Amino acid sequence: MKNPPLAPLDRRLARLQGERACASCPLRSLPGFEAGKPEELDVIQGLKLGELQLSAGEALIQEGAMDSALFTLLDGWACRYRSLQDGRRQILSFLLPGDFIGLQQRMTDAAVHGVVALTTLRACRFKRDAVWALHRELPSLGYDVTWLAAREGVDGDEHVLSLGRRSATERLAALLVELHERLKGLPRHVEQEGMEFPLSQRQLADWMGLSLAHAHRSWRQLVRQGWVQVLSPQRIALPRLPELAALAHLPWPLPSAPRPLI
Amino acid sequence: MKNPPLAPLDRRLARLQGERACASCPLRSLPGFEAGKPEELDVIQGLKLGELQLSAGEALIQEGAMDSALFTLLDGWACRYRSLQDGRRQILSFLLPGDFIGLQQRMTDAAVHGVVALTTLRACRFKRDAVWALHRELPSLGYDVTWLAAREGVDGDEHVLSLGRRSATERLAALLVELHERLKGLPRHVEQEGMEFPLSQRQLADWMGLSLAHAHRSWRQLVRQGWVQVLSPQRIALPRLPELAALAHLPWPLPSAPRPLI
DNA sequence: CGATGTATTGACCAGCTTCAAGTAACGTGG
DNA sequence: CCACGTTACTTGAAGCTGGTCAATACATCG
Repeated sequence: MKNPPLAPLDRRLARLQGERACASCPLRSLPGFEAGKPEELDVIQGLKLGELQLSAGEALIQEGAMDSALFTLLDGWACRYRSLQDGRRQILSFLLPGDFIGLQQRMTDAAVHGVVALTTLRACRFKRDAVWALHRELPSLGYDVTWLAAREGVDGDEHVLSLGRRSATERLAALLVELHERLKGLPRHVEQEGMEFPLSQRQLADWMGLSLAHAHRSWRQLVRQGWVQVLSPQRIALPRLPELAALAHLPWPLPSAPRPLI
Repeated sequence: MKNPPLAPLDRRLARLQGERACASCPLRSLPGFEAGKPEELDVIQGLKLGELQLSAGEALIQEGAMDSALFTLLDGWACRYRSLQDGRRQILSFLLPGDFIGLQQRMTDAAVHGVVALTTLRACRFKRDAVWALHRELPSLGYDVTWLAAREGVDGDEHVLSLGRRSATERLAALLVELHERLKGLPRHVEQEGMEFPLSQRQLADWMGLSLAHAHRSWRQLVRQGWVQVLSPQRIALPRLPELAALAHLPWPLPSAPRPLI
């Protein structure tokens, strides 16, 4: 995909190959995101340090690091995770384009969780004090940060509900429905019943809080019963999506609202 | 306990029996909370509608309510919870004095979780638009709200880790250690090895994501092995606290920082 | 072509749930 | 003050869900 010609201001600010100014961020024009006022974009642009690209498996934030940065995911998948001292690992959430990364880290001394790329990804990097700067410069941006933090909390609550009270297959169904809803607002990811799905069984298991073997059994069961169709190694389809949501005891349709983009 | 004499300004602002102005809030002078600048206290005071008192079992926020309010818990215990349509219930977090309540609710249409009193409690009630007002009036207060939201997210992550990767007894140990750390900064709650503990087995089970029977078995096991001593129906002791933290695979001592109070 | 990592599956076992029943504590009305 | 209903606590037995271990197949990659 070729970039459209850049305005002079944009050209000055874009320092790396393929980088773009916030005002022409491809995510911002999507219906799932708030447009953002010009003065908001100026502030955000001023906090942006540049973009970076990672391959699957590389870390954005090391678990326990002292000086982690702030990012917004532009393209690709990542996950947040925490580990127990004996090696058991739990994936806390999956991160998709538009997600703001590192908020919790800036509020504590050491990073409380790691963030690792699950696919090749591109992300925007911000100054370390960006969270405070957003509040100081423009209250509406501070509010947006709070909104994002609160929203992450709600998603975390849903995860707690899944782990605490949903069976293995219900958990998996809930994850698939949730991912579908988040992806469908993004380009390329959901097309005519086909949905990007780069997660391995290990990653599924670590999100579900189950053993690899049992996560696999639950997956096979959903496939066998026709809830999930594997189109290619990285692509699935979810026919009967509303019924799948019912299987997971999720409301349908899922509530959604445009979210701010930092 | 008798209130100290109020300054003239405080007397004018205190509208109900026993109410006090934010500037003389008993919580604020505790070491676990930030002091707050005078202009911050003025803004908070301006958003305060009054105080309310509830008995155990009464709801602060109804699950699914459309117009829930904002509170700060002054005294007593509460919990946030979510339910599946078939009645399975999951407690998301326990709320203690100083906790800000209702943040997630203001960011979505309908309340995503319920909040119910677990003991007799007193809470501060704020205007519905207080979250936005805090950001607009004073960036430092907006930052505090973000800090609180992010902190709730971190605690939620810990809960996810417990439910996903800790065994029943490890989960219970983690809860007890965490509650002890939160309570010890509050008056009356932790005294010479004795710790307030009003939770029922049902509530423990709903937090742990386990059946009542098994939550009880885990509890008995910790008591039998001497990790927990039951001093009275509402009071326990945790001898060997550091070892209990190790049992839960928690770091010791737990990291802590003074938190803002809204 | 071996080396590595992921997907897949079976056998066996353990942790946890369900069901059932009995006990203790408490509040209320007589 | 006691009878009673209600709720919380307690425990055992049986069975299901999910964990552990092991082995095979399959891919990708240097």
